[in-house]
Amino acid sequence: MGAARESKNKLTDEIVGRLARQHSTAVVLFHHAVAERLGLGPTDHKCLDLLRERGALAGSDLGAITGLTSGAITGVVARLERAGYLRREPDPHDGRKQILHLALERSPIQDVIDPLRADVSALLENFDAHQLTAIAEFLAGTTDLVYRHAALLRAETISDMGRTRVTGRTASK
Amino acid sequence: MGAARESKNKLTDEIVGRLARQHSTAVVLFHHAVAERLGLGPTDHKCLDLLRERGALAGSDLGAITGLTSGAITGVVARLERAGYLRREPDPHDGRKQILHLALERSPIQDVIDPLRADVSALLENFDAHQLTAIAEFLAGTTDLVYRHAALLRAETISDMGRTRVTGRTASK
DNA sequence: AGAAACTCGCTTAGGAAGTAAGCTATATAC
DNA sequence: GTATATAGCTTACTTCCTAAGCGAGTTTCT
Repeated sequence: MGAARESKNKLTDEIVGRLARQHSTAVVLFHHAVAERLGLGPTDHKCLDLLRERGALAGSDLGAITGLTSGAITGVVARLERAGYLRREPDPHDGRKQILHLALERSPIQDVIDPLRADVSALLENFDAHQLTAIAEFLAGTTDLVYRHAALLRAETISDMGRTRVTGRTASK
Repeated sequence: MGAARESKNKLTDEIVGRLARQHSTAVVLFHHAVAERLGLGPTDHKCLDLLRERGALAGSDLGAITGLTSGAITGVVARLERAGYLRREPDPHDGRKQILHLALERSPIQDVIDPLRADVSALLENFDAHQLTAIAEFLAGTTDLVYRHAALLRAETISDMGRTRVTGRTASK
């Protein structure tokens, strides 16, 4: 266990301890700015992103992933539909469900984030294939982990609320 | 310009086109779940993150970075102070300003995100030093870019609002 | 088949938190 | 020394989320 391993540990600590966190803060900020630019709330934008990622979902699925209540989902879908971002279709196999589809091939979001994409592409020029593979695997791996931990956290929060008998956001009220 | 360059381009496209975006969506989701767990709103959590990152800021700085109005900042600071996350001190050089300091060395946020940190650390075990360097540089570089583009976007949005003479969020209303 | 229990999406009432506008106090420029 | 600009607070209003409850459709159990 020599200098190489030590250097690795130092890099790892730097990544998880500072870089990843600063990155997250920036991403959240950007996400909000994009939503504002499009005339959407952050929640609407988040749901639209999920829909684009996962293909077609039912409203209940969207609620399960985001942690939103069914009432909130109704509002999100109504706003996004009215603004032309998505359309609803009844599920042929289940009369209660509404399947949500993206209405636009090329979303207006693309135009908003393209300048950033271009800059990131330029940044990636500096790396070799071996490194790019690492970046791709890092992103895919952390995305998965982050999703799982978010779901876990929400589950804990909900069960805590049951234990402490509070409604709403704050425990002391 | 042979197979190596082609492979690089393919990887780059995959990263900026899909992986980075999925990663962002997951991060936003997680950020919200953490806030909920702590009994904070996403905005409060975001401001707390910024404060931890940048050291000590004035309320006006926080507003400039996040795009929030001064009224909203007043609310954020009041909630975070009441919950014990920060304290305010008058600026000795400017009687109007309030400098915001973190009140806690080890924030409760740490406990909430530590399990994720541990999993990410384990993931990083699979990479060599050369790759870890790339990941670190990628994170640092994109963080910077994302911040700059967020500020740019907000500037555009504000000037657009001036041009089209609308107040509030939606243009058609 | 029929009854009970569950799930989906919508509606309503209420609350949390944002914006916009106006105020006071301090700071700076002319 | 007066005028202008800035920091942060307050107020009125708006938006959007939660909680609770509904009707319609589906699944399960006997």
